[in-house]
Amino acid sequence: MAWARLMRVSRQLSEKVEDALKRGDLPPLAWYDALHEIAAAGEAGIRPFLLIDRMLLVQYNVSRLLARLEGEGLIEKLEVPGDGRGQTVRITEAGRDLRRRMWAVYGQAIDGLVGRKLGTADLETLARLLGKLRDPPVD
Amino acid sequence: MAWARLMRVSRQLSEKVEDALKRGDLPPLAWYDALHEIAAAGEAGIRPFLLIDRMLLVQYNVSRLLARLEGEGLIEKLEVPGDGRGQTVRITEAGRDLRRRMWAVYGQAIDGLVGRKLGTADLETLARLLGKLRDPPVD
DNA sequence: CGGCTTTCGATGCAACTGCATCTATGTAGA
DNA sequence: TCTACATAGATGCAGTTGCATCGAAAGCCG
Repeated sequence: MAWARLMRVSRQLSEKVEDALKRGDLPPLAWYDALHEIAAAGEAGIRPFLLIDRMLLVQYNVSRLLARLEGEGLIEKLEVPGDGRGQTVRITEAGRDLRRRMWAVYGQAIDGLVGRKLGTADLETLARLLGKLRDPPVD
Repeated sequence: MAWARLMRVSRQLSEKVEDALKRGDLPPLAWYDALHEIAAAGEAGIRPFLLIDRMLLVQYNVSRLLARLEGEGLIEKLEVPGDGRGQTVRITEAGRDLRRRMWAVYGQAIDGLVGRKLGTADLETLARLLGKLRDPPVD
């Protein structure tokens, strides 16, 4: 029961968020996640292989997502001084701007879909229970 | 917090289930869901458009999924007496067999990923909270 | 140094998805 | 009946993902 509901609800909710973004002529949620992580790394930027774990994506999807973001001028790729293989990706001003515009839609969608449906205590309980299902678990 | 965790945990878990199925040389989870719904309809079969809502898929994905299942001999398509547009899909013996073999892996994965991580009370609470997020909500 | 293995990231190809549209049948209203 | 619209399902095309593999740069070890 809990399993089935978890699968259905999560799909239903992320679909609604994607729809909201589409209605606002904005790119998919994955772009937001990436811009969020990259923005959090600041001016120093972040190594793509670190994004693999943080975004729960496989290597080739990160590679391609970053290629698209770069193509749109949302991030820039920089050489890494000590390592000729790697690169560092850093958010651009256009990237920060898009992230802000996406958050305006995304944040509001989350609020409507979750924040207004559960009280503070329920939200905390839900987060705690889900934490136990995480790998590694968080208590 | 709850939102982010819901997104991450659900993706992480369904990925693990898909991995388990792959390791067993079994098709993706969506095939199980479809076979499950179709099997539940029994000998009478079920109309594809009913699967759209039940599986949270869009029309063309149902159409193609059913085409694949039929191609593998897991279901059969029957004409509908009173309606020349539509069809009825019914599970075959091969379909029932595959569903059983998938469940052996799937069910065990669910148990390991969820059943053994939360007690009965927690599972019930989780299901209840998720129910409130559903559309339409279930209390 | 010289070969062997590992790590970082990109990519060719096949399968799958999203989007729009199509065909065919059914329904309703003038 | 004839026309307009609605519903069931399929499909062409472009974009995306999965899978395997590649190339290039490090790291390791005799």
